[in-house]
Amino acid sequence: MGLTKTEAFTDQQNDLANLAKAMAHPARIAILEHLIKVNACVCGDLVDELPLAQATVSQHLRELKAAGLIKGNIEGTSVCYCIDTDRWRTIRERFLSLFDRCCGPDSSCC
Amino acid sequence: MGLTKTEAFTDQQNDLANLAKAMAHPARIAILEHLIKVNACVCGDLVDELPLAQATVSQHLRELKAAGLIKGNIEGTSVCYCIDTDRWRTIRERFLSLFDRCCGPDSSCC
DNA sequence: TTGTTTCATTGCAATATTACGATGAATGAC
DNA sequence: GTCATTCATCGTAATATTGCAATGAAACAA
Repeated sequence: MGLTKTEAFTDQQNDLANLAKAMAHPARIAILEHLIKVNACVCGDLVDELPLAQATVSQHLRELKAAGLIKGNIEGTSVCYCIDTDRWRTIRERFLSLFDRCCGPDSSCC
Repeated sequence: MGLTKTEAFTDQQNDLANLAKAMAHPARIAILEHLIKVNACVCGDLVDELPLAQATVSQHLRELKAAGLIKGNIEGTSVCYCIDTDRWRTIRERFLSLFDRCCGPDSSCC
């Protein structure tokens, strides 16, 4: 079906899954890494950084923006993107709250 | 096309994207949370915990296993699943190494 | 005005994912 | 041996994702 039964899960489960989905593509990881590296707004050269067509990059940027990982603001004729630092910290905590709930040195599975 | 250009990105970018993809579904988040909660091997009752058919749950378990997040070992007539604790810590670090590369209190984007 | 640049959006084709019924393989009970 | 239980796999239908060419929309230069 290709249709996720989102209504059958909690909001928190769906939220974390959506955040993971936003990061579930190497191009989007590459975009995030580039934005982090330059540590500033990036206007325009993202298409040059990636081995993808302009339309495809724009689509990935829209998904990252929809997930709240990045912000974009118009600057004259170009658009500048950067990490949404406030949300970034929140998202980091969302992932950590799952990772840290498990597997201390004493956990004895299987 | 639906075909990701994996060859155009680094192994590390593809690896992290694949880990994120494994977590990019609320059912798989729910499975991980349940395995964490009981902190032990779970044999059989996973299907009862989820609002999905047995075949669907099995498919999700296979993806989590392929990504290395969980382990499964046969125990008589049933199969037991649990978090792969060693890999879990490694995966945690992979995510943190991205999250912690950005956005200290002084970062001044946009 | 016309042209240029920059990015978003549309439309499409190829592939991937999700879900489930049906079936299969393996184990244990009897 | 038969039968039930448990889980994996196959096949299939519905939907989602990925990628790109083509086209728009907005800002600026001349």
